[in-house]
Formats: sequence, structure tokens, C-alpha cells
Amino acid sequence: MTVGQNIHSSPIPVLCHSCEARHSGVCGALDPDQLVRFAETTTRHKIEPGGALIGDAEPVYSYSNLLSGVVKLTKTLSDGRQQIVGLQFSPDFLGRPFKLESAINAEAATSVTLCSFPRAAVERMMKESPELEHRLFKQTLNELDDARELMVTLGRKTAPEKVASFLLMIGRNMHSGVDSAERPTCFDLPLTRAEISDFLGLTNETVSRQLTRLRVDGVIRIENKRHVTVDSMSRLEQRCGGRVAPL
Amino acid sequence: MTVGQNIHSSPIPVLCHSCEARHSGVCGALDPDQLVRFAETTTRHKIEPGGALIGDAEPVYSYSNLLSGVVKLTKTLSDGRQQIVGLQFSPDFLGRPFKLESAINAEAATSVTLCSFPRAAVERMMKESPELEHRLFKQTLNELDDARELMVTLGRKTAPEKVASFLLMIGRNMHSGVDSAERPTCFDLPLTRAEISDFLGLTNETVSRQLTRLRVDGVIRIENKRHVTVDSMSRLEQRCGGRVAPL
DNA sequence: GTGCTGGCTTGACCGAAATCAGGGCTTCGG
DNA sequence: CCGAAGCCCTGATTTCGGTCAAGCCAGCAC
Repeated sequence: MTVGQNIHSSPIPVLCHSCEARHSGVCGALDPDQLVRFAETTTRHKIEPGGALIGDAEPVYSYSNLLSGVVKLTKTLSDGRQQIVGLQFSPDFLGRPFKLESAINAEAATSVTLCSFPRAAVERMMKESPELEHRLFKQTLNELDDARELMVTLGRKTAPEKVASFLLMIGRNMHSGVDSAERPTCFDLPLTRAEISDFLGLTNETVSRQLTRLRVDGVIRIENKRHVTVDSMSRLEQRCGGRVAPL
Repeated sequence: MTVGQNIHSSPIPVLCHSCEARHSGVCGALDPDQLVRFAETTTRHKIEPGGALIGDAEPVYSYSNLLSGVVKLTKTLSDGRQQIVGLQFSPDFLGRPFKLESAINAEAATSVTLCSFPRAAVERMMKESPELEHRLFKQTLNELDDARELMVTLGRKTAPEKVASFLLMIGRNMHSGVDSAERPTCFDLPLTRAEISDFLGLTNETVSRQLTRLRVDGVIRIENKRHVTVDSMSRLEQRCGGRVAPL
């Protein structure tokens, strides 16, 4: 379902009007004319949980904006051990620029909607618009910051701290509404217990045990296995291990 | 010791002539004229092991090219637990663009020589030269790949696999000479046992034990605690845990 | 020389998390 | 209806790596 109905009188493509990527995502780098040309090449997809987006060691033919849902980036050892090395939320840009092969797998963790572009279109637009490359650069720097934060969690935190840190991270990315340390925050976990364990370097049993512990201690409530309410984010924070960057 | 002796007849600043960053580093993005103006702002430093380059939560006033030595990037929890989140080798660019505060510490692991520029000079030059930003972007993407590789090691590998993976990584970054799976490779470890443990999410005792085990098994030889010889890189690889990206 | 410090190694012991096992609940398809 | 498959929870047991402790050695100050 190709988009791009090249209407000359419309300065911005119809489908881009309500698109989050148009504002906070990478498409915000493009002027109306560029956006029209770019939108001619895009396609929209919906992918169900578990669907593969990018296979490890496969050539990459397209890039995408993530419009809704959560994507998990994974790496797998040959004996099956798996590590989730990143989570992406809308309006993130998906794909590794400047490399023909991906070194990681990308998979839909929840239902996901994408706006995809052919590889060549992104590369052409990037040459044309330094601002586009600039936005991708900034996103990459943020991903690097996140990756390094996760490294501390993986290498130096205990199981209880890991699970608390995960909930805090998800809460901050998924919650809708005001952000307050003392207001109740609730959200749906985008991952199963097994996936959380692959994110934190634990087993699903340990994740389950730590979640029940947080529940019986009154830090969180859980409904239907997935819906989490955090009454006090600050109590959750206390369980994350001393914050990085004291002072 | 400011450099930049603005000699009009010299198309390339004297000190840049023999500089690795001029070729494979970020300065390769600049034309001679830009390089002359840029070099006027640079200073060279030598820093001894343990010297701090960037403090966590401190404002960043300068960026640098790493000319020689190894820099470790660390994050610390408030109770003192530490994680090394990256190692940098020449001719890497040091510093986090677009943020006034660093979220990590950078410290000299070995003796280090730097070519430093004021923050403003880098930002000005980046606006002027998209190619400079492009190179920084590419380095950042490589750092992200490295970070994600390390995440697999931290989250899913055993202690013996972690230590083997570390030696393999260092061997590939520090060795001089031909790269062959069967030729002996030797190098000096740039980190102490305690630092290696902070890199791998282990204790110094465990690192020591695993190194001993690799030694008695004949995979490596160690002289003076620091100098390592790997007779067969392929035997070392076998101990790293199944490779990521089978096929 | 002596003593001190810091890095490294090794051993004994312990504990946090993995492993193994069982059972409950929901969903889905016959 | 039944049964199978997934996901989740919990208990019992094991084990890997952490903790504690001791000792060696090289470098350095005095």
C-alpha cells in the first residue's frame, strides 16, 4: 500500500499530517517539498507481535519510522542464548545507516506500525539534507547513552535492582500523562517475562520472583499479568541501585 | 602548549602532518584551509594512567582526538560499583556532542596523548563541514555496535567466556602486525585485573582465575602480568561462547 | 636496608541466581 | 466438551561466581 499521491496543491502529504515522526521524528528535518518527494517512496505496514523486522546478517533494503508499538533489538549466541540490546519506541527511526548488513535482529514486541522507505531513498535524502543526518545522529547518540546505561544494569546491578530499573525505564517510556514522582503511573508491559529476562540478563523465573516481591512489598500492582501500576515512582527508584552520577 | 603557528605558506599545519587523526580520524573531513583554522585552536596534552579526562556531570568544555593510549569510559553507582562502558583507542574522537554535561567519566587507562579543541571550535566546524559531522556519526554508530556486543557479553556469557572475549577484543585492537587466526598475537593489556573486572561485570579474583585457567590450558602466555601472547586466536575464539550471527 | 602500598594470585566458604520440576490459568482449535 | 500450547508462578536443589582471607611480589619512600 504505497502512499504518495503526489498532489501538487498539498504542501504536506496527507498521511504525514497526523504523523508523529513529522514533528519529533526524523521527518521533521525535511521541508515540505522534500517531504512530498520522500513520501512518494514510503509504505505503511502493520506487524503483529513476534514478527521479524530485520534479520541478523541479512541485507537491509529499507529503513522505517516506528509509528506505534515497541520493537526489540536482539542478539543471539549460536547456542540460543539471547540478549535484548535495545528497545525502540515511536517515533524512533529503525535501521543501521551506512551498513548493508545488520548485526542485530529487530522484532515486533507488541503490535507495531511502521512507515518504511527504501534504502536508496533514505541515503539520497540524507545527502540532500544535512539536517536529516543530524537528527539521525542525535538519535544514535541517545541510543548509545541508553546502551551504556543498560550496561551498568547488566554488569553491576542485582536481580532486584535490574527488575526495578526495567520497570522504571518502561514507566518513563510508556506512561501517558503527567510525570510525577508521587502520582500513580501505570502502563502495560510490552514484553513477556521471558523477554524481560533476555533484556536484563536473568531467567524468567527470577524476573517473576522479583515482580512478585515488588508486588507483595506494595511497590507495584499487577493486573492481567501485563498491566502495572506504580503508586510511588520514588519508591521504585530507591530499588534501582544507587543512581549513576552522584551529586 | 598551543599549536597553530598560522604559517600562510603551509597548506597543512605542521603538527597535523604526522597525525593519525588527519587520515583515519575525524580531521580527515577537513580541507587544508579548514584544518589550518581548526589547528589554531588545538592544544596537545599528555595524561598519565588514572588521569581524568571528563568527569561525570561536569560541563564539557572541550573535545579531543585520542592520539595514543587507551581511554576507559566508566559509570559509577553511588555505592561505588563501577562499570566500564567503553574503551577508546586512537584515533577515536572523545566527547559527547550536543550535550553540555557528560553522563560518563573518561579516564586514561594507559599513558594517553590528546589533541584537544574548545567546544565552540568543534561546533563551529561541524556546522561548516557536514563531512565532519558525518565522520562523527559513523564513529558513534561503531561505538553503538561495540556497546551492543558488550551487552551480550555482560548479560549472557559465563565468566570464562567473558574473559576470553575481552582478550579477543583487546588482541584485535592492540596487536601490531598481521592478523591471522593461527599466527601468535601479542599485546600489552591496557587494564589492570580490577579494571578488566569492571569491564566484564566480574570481580578481580574471578578475572585472575580465568586468566590462570587460560594460561595452564595453553591458550595464552603471560609475562610480567601485562604482556599476553595468544598462540592461536582460533582456540581463543572457541572459548568466547557461540558467535553472534551464526552463518 | 625496612616498611608500605598496590596489583596479583590462590584457597575456603557462602550466597544469589540458575536449574529443575510441578502446577495453574488462559487461549485456541478440535 | 476436551486437550494442547503458552505464559506465568512457586518450591527444591545446585552451582557459578562473589566474598573473605592470606600471601607473594615489585616498586617506592625513607
